[in-house]
Amino acid sequence: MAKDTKERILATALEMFSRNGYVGTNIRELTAALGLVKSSMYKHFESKEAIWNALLDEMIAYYGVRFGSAENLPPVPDSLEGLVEMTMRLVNFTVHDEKIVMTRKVLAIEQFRDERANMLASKHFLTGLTEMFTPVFAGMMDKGLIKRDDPGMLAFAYTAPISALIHQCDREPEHAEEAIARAEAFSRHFIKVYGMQSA
Amino acid sequence: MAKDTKERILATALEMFSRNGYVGTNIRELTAALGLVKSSMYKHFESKEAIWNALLDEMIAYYGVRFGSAENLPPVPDSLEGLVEMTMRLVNFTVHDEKIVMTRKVLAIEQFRDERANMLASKHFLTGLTEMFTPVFAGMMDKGLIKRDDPGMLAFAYTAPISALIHQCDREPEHAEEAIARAEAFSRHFIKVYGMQSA
DNA sequence: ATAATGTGTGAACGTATGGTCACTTGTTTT
DNA sequence: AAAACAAGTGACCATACGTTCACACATTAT
Repeated sequence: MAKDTKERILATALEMFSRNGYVGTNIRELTAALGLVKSSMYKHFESKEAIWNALLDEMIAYYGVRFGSAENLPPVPDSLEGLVEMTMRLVNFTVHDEKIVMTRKVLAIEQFRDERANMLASKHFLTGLTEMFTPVFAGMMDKGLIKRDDPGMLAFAYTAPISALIHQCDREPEHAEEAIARAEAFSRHFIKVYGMQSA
Repeated sequence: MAKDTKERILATALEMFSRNGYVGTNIRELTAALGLVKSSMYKHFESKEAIWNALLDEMIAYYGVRFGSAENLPPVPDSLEGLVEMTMRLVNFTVHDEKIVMTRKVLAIEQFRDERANMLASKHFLTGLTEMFTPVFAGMMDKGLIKRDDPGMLAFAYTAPISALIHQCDREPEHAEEAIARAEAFSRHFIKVYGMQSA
């Protein structure tokens, strides 16, 4: 077929790995889903593990772009309501973007078997969001929107519950809207507690 | 051997499933770890899946005892410091009890492949701790230790970050003490924010 | 035009896996 | 003592899996 077969293999692998894990996925099914025969895969990857490694390379690169680069640091909101809006935009995006959802699932499944998955899981599930919001809260303190405090601690207290609800969406997509509503309720609770009454 | 072979199979299965997942575990290895030969397993379980189901039954029963029964509801602390102490006791226990650690790992790995694992994962990772702490916070409000607010929301805001740090211990046991210290720091931050200044 | 390269195929391979079965041995029941 | 049962064994089976390879057929390079 076309030259994009390699990418299609990766896309299908991500999908299958996120459902059945690495060991639970076999190359017959994977290639059959692309209208190919299993031996064809070996024209694009030298082994099943090579697919896995390429997939992780992709995840790491993508994570670097989304969370690591300075351009993608979210702007500091001008109001407490702005924080809620920004948060909900981010939650809605991360919960509905299929590729990101599948990435989180794969990391959850493989985090104890693969070192790089373990590292990425820590970032996705804990440090990523926190580091993203630390400068946001620092900025909001400078603007007098939020009581002065340790911005890293605030970011952690804010993002960990949000992250837990994002996970819940991955687990029960049929109740995603409910979890998203809880995220918004939590965000509003948070600004009520930490926000300056003047804002 | 003895009559406890069935339980030893379950214990070893939990250990192997928590490392390599259900599909990644094979009966040869499992029985060999017990000094048996694979066919012996079938004297105790009718299939590999039967082990999995028995293990889940056990997990569900144990969860019911630990989180579901009224006797195990934690007492309402008499001081803010008491909340920190109670929390750290719970964190230390749940992080160092090998069986509970392995249970969480298995649930993380299998949550997208097995319905019951999915349900249990939701409880272990989200609702369990929250429901445990909701009456605690309600009681602390009654005692005038904490500002009156929605106890369920407070419990969620309190337990989600703690839960995230427990996960981090599962992922990187070599940095467990650091994560536990962060849990304590968060707990103190929390009582500073939500506690009555008089307490 | 020809060679080289990239992409896909089908058959075959060695191995690992879950599962079965007839058999042995030790313990319990009768 | 005999029968019944529980627990463990080794040989065997069918299947599924990752991988290899000789081959076919385009497209591209020379």
